[in-house]
Amino acid sequence: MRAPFQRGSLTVDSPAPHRTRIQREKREIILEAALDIFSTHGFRGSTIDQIAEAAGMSKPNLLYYFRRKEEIHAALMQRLLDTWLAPLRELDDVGDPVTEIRGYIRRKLEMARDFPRESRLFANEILQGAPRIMPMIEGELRELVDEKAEIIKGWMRAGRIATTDPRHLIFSIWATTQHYADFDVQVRAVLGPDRGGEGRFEDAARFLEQLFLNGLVPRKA
Amino acid sequence: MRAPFQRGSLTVDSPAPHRTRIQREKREIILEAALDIFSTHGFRGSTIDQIAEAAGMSKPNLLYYFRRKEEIHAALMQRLLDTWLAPLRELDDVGDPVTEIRGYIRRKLEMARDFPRESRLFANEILQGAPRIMPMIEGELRELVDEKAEIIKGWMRAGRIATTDPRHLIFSIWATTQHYADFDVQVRAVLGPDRGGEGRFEDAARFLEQLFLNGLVPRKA
DNA sequence: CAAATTTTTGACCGGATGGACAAACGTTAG
DNA sequence: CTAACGTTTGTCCATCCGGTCAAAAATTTG
Repeated sequence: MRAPFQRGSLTVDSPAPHRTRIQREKREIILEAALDIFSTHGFRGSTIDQIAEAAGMSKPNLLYYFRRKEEIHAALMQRLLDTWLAPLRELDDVGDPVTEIRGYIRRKLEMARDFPRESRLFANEILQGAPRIMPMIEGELRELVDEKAEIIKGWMRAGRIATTDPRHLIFSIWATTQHYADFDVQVRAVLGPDRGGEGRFEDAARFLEQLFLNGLVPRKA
Repeated sequence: MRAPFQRGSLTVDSPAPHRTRIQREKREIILEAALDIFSTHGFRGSTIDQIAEAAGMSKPNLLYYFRRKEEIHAALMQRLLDTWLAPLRELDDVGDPVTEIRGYIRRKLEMARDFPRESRLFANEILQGAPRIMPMIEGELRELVDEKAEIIKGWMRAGRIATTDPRHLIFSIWATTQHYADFDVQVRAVLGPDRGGEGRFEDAARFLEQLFLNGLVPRKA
């Protein structure tokens, strides 16, 4: 029987499809393999055959679990965005603003370190004009940023951090942290074998804290 | 006669090939079209047919000027890197460090504004592991960064700017400025129609200057 | 002008790729 | 055990894509 359980899309929730144990396991294996492939070759640069091989199954078998290439990608993106926005969701207006922002930077940098494939998958998608996830960018993402920008603005009005553009602040945190995942080869090549080892994330963390809190102009004691 | 003039590679200089006027013009048109296509679809996601159509010629005609797809891409990358590194090359240790760094940020941001396709082309290449330009990253780019990192270190030792990691400083400037080209769709979507207009680059410039010079913790007057 | 050379094009090729399908194989519930 | 259902595979197909080729058209040169 042809598997009739794939009805989901990125924007519409479908009733929970009935899935056997094998289906759940195999879909997981496929998504894991697809993350590897898509994140390094992009959508068009990846082939179903590659993903199937990485998942240890035949192409028709893979196509039994996901009927089209785009369905794999969509499933990946859907799952990705929750993980991706989690660090920003945690940004809270109870507690010290500086601690909150420092914590957000740290969490984002940890994500770049621990989930570089996810970061690159996302970057690939945006770079090419976000053809498959535009609705989520304009919806969920934008609303979350609006909400958090308000919190940051509150801190600025209260004089607890310097007054500046909260949205561009968020962009700069995204940019600097994701850089260590997306441009990893370049970072490692430039740092060289000695500086570019595993310690580079701690160096980055120290640098970014200094940058975001105090900038480059020395403070007078 | 088959055009025998493409012998160049990314790492080896070949003797200046003889080119007719038509060859120079058409190659220019092709590279312009290819920049459009490659920068939005990536290397594998772009087809020779697409580029040929964008350049207003037939596929075999295009292949008369560039014998393979990779040759177009290589020509583009070769030209790109000079432009790309120019702003950093200008960073000089005569003059005020703060002015120099501010100038570098401004120049990089202007490049993101005026040459977004070049930025995306570069990002695409690095994202996928820099398969075609690794030698340049490990060579020319790394050496330039080493050289400029020394200059910055000198400023730090002299107490003229805060002491921190000069290479990560360069990364953060790259990341924050290129973000406005590479993630442009996201930036515009998040800022919305009002904030996301042409003024967004001035807003970004103001924000980045504040960030890099003073950070977020308010200075005591 | 005519010969030589450069440019352009239509037709074609082989391999890769996304996807369909039916038949074979496994598993499980009655 | 066996019927029903879920899973896997080999084979096949149409399309796309990078690239070739020979010949026509245009341009340059003597």
